[in-house]
Amino acid sequence: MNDMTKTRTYSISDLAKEFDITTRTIRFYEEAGMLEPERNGQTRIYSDEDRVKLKLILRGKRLGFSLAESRELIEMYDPTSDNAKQLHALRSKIQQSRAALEQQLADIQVMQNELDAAEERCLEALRGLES
Amino acid sequence: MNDMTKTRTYSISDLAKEFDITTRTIRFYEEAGMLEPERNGQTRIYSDEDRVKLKLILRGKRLGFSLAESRELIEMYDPTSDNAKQLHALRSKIQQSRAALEQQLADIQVMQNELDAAEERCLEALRGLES
DNA sequence: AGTTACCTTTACGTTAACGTCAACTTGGGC
DNA sequence: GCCCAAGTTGACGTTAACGTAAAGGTAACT
Repeated sequence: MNDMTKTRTYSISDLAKEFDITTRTIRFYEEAGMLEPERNGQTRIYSDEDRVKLKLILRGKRLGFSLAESRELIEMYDPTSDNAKQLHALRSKIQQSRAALEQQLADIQVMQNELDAAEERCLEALRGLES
Repeated sequence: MNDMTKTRTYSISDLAKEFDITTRTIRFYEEAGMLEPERNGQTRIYSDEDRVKLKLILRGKRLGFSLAESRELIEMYDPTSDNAKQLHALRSKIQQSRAALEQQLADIQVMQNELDAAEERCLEALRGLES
């Protein structure tokens, strides 16, 4: 395992294009303390790790999480903690997240069923039209 | 099937308590055109149908939908349309919603895996602590 | 008649999550 | 040496989704 750990870098617009967001958004996430890219002079240089964090944030967004919630998810990502109390707190957060996801899963399944029913009614109405 | 269609009614605070939201929120949804309760003088009287709509809105919220999106979901709920073009448009919206839900499902599954991994690392760190 | 408990409308305030300038700097191509 | 594209830091604007406070109506106790 010699250091092949894919140490690419990205410019801010690289990431903006890849994820179809604006550079302003990326800087905003940094202001919010969710990213800390390196700098080359003034210019921000993003690592693969930064990119993964961005991905996490955006996935969180798709699921309706706030940035604060996504930040917690990111913190779960690497338990840098050396303190048992914090690690236990982390576990309980993980449990909470799991529960929230279960709720979402249930909601989605109900919605899918309702969409099925809605389409059925829709088709029914269409059949009623061709007099 | 004599009219046993559960025609209960609710006050605004009934619903607020049941769903743990404020009355302001419910009135706001009305302003947004998503609810149109009956009135007894000034006072709003909510039907079971209104209650169902509220449920839809709140489920949408849990899934991160905007009110505009939830309103569309509500409209899918009863195809009052008598126009084929609109019915086809409705179907395509239903398809879109389905696709969005599929995306969410995928996101959730990825997240669940990541939570599993995060907990594993957490437990690992804890094991490392008991010297 | 007075108080309590809900209900109402009107209207301004707030927070999150960016959008949108404006005014720079900086490295590369002609 | 000039220009252009891409980067930067402020700083103010905007939208959604409510919160909150003011001022008042109404029905039911006591």
